[in-house]
Amino acid sequence: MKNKPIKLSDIAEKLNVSTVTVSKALRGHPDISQKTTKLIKETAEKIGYTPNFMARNLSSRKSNTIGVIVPKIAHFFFGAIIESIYDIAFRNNYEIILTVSQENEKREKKHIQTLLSMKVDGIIISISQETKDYSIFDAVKARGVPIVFMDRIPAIPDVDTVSVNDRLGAFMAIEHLIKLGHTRIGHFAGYSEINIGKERYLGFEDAMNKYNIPINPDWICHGGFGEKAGYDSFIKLYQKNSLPDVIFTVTYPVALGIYMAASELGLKIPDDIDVICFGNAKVMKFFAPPLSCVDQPTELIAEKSMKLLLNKINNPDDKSVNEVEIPTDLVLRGTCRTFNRK
Amino acid sequence: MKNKPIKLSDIAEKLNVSTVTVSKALRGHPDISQKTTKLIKETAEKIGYTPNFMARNLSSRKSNTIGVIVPKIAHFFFGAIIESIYDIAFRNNYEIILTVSQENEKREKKHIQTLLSMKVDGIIISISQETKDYSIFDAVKARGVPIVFMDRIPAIPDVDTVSVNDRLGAFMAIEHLIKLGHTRIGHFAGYSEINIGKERYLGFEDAMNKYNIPINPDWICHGGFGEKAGYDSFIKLYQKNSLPDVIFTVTYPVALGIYMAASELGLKIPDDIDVICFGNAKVMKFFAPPLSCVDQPTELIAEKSMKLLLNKINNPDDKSVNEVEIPTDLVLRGTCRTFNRK
DNA sequence: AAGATTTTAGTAACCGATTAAGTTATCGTT
DNA sequence: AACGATAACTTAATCGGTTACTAAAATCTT
Repeated sequence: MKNKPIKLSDIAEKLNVSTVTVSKALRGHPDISQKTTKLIKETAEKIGYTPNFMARNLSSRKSNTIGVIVPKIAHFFFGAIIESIYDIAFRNNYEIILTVSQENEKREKKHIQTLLSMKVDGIIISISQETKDYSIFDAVKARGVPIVFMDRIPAIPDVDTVSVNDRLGAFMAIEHLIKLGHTRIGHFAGYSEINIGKERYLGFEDAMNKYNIPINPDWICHGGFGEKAGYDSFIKLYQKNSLPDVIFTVTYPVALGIYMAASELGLKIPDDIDVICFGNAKVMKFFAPPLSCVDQPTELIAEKSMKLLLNKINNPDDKSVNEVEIPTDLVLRGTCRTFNRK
Repeated sequence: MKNKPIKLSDIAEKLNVSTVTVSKALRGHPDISQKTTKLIKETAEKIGYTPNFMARNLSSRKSNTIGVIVPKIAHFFFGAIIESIYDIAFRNNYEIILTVSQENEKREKKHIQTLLSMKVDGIIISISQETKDYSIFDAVKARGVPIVFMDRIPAIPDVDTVSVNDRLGAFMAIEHLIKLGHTRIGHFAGYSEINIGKERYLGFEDAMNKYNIPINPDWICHGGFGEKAGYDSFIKLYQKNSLPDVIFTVTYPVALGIYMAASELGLKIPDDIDVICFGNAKVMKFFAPPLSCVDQPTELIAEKSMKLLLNKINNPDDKSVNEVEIPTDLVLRGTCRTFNRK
C-alpha cells in the first residue's frame, strides 16, 4: 500500500525528456526553454513531486541547512532565540537542524559531528556550560564550515561571535544596586571558564571596585547556569547563615532557583533577600515579586547570528572575523527597587 | 585550507580492501572477520572518519531520523515536550528534525513535505491551531511513514495519538470551581475545531450541566491558544462590562494573556477576577498569585509518543491503531483557592 | 579425500539527484 | 555561403555510500 515517492525520472519519462532537463527546469536553469520549463513545472506540481533531499544534497554538495546547537530548550532565553532562528531560516528557505547538548560536552561534540556529517552549510552554537575542549571547533573551521558562536562563547581566536554586552550589563545592574544603598551584594556567577560567567563577573567587579565596596568571596557562588545551581547555592549560604542582602544572578534560571529556595525557606523576596538577574523573560512581570533583570534582546541575537552566518555561507571567501555585541538594558520591576538598610 | 572530509574509500585504499568491506566492517556486519573489523574500526577512528549522512541515507533508504512539528517552541508546554523528545531520541540514537509551524497551516504543510523529502523514519506532530485540511496526513500515511499525533489531534480515523484526558481534566477543574461556590464561570476556549478546544469545552460543559449551572454564551470566548487570545478576549469582556467571576482557560498562554490584561486594567487576581488554566509550567508557582492549573505531564506525553512511534518504525507491519490517553491532575496554587460570593 | 558448507571478501548495480561536457539545430554575420 | 555563436537538450560521470550477488579460501562432513 506504500506509495512510492515520485522521482525526477518519472516526470522525465512521462514527458519524454531527460532527467537532467527536468532537474534543470525545476531549478529554473536558463538552459531550458520557457515553454518546457513551464510544462515540466506544471506536471511536477500535478503529480506531486518533491525532490529527494538526500539525493539533492549528496550530488550538489550543499544542503541549505543550518545546524543549531543549544544547551537547553525549555528555558525562555533559548526557546525565544530558537523560535526566531526558525523564523528567519524559514523566510530564507533554509532548514534548521536543532540539537540539544543538555549542558553536556560529550553530547555537544557528537552533535557537531552529526551536523558535519549532514553537511550543514553552517552552524550556530551556544556552547554547554561544561565545554572545555575547544579543539572540535578547530575541526569545524578546518572543514570550512562557517560557525557562529552565540551568547556562550569559547575563548578561541578568530571566530564569529554574537553576544550581548555582558560586562556592561552586569555593571549597570550592580551600579544600580549600589546606588540603592546596597553594599552586601552577592553574585551567583555560574562558571567563570565561559564568557558569560567571566564577563558578567567582571562587570560585577567593575562596579564594586568603582564604588570601593569590598567583595565578600563567600557571596560569590559558582556552580552552573541552571535552577539547581541557584537553588543549591542559596541553600548553602542560608545554612552557613551568611546571606547577602541582594544577589545578582548570572542567568534567569539561577534566579528561579533562588525564588524556589527562598519560598521553601520561608524567606520573602525582596524584603529578606533581594534578587536581580541577567536575562529577561516574558513571565517575570507576573512573578511575586516581579523580577528585575538585565534584558538580553533575544530576537536581535538570533537575527544577528543568522545574518552573520548566512553572509559567511554566501561569501565563502570572506575571511573577516566579526564580533557582534548587542547592548543590554536594565529592566526594573518588583525586585531591587528600593533598599531599607537593616 | 579546506580539509576534505574522509570517506570510505580513503580507508579502503589505505588498508587495501574494498569499500564494501569497510562499509560492512564499520556497521559490524558478520561478513567481515573480527580481525579485519577491528583493524578497520581502529583506523577509521584514528583518521577521524564520519560517514556522510546523505550518502548513507540515500543508499539505505532510511535515515534514523524523526521529524517533529510543533506550533510553537517558546512556550513551556512545547519546550518541555521537545526537550524530552530530544533526550529520548538521543538515547535511541535517532536524530530529530524539529520544525515549527508558528500556528500556520501552510507552513505546517510545507514542513511535512520537507520532512518527507528528508526521508524521516517517522513523524510526531502537534497540529497548528488553524489547520483545517487534513488531506496532507493521508498523504503521509499513504507514503507508509508512521505518524503520531500528540496533544493537538485532528479528527481523522485510524491514527496513532497521544493526548491527555482533556475532557476529564477540564471537568475536574470546573467541578472544583463549582464546589467553591462559583456559578459565574467563563471559559476561554481556543478553537473548537481541534480536539483540545473541543474536549476541554466538553469537560467544562459536563461539569456545568451536572450541577445545573447555566452557561453564559458571552463568557465562552474563542480565538486561539496564545497569549493574544487571552488578552483580547479579556479586554473585550471588560469593555462590555460583562466579566465572570472566574475564567477557565484552554491553555497556559491564554491565562498569561489574562494576567497581562488584568494587570493593565488594574484588576486584582484572584479578588476581582480568578483564573485557572489547562496546562502546567514550572514558573507558575512564582506568579502573583501562583496560578492553579490542570497538569499535563509533558515528560510522559513525550515518552509515550516516542515509544509509540519507535514501535511503529521498528514494526512496519504493525497496523494497530493506538490512542494513548494520559491522566491529568488538578494542581491548586494561589488562584481558585476560595471564593467569597460578592 | 572429495564434496558440501561456511567464512570472508570482492564486483557490479543502484539510491536520486547534480554537474560537466558534449550534441544538434537555429540564427546572425559578413 | 561558410563560420562562429547561441539556444535547448542529452549523455556520461559523480556524490559517498549500501545492497544483492558472486567468488575464493577455509572448514566441516562422512
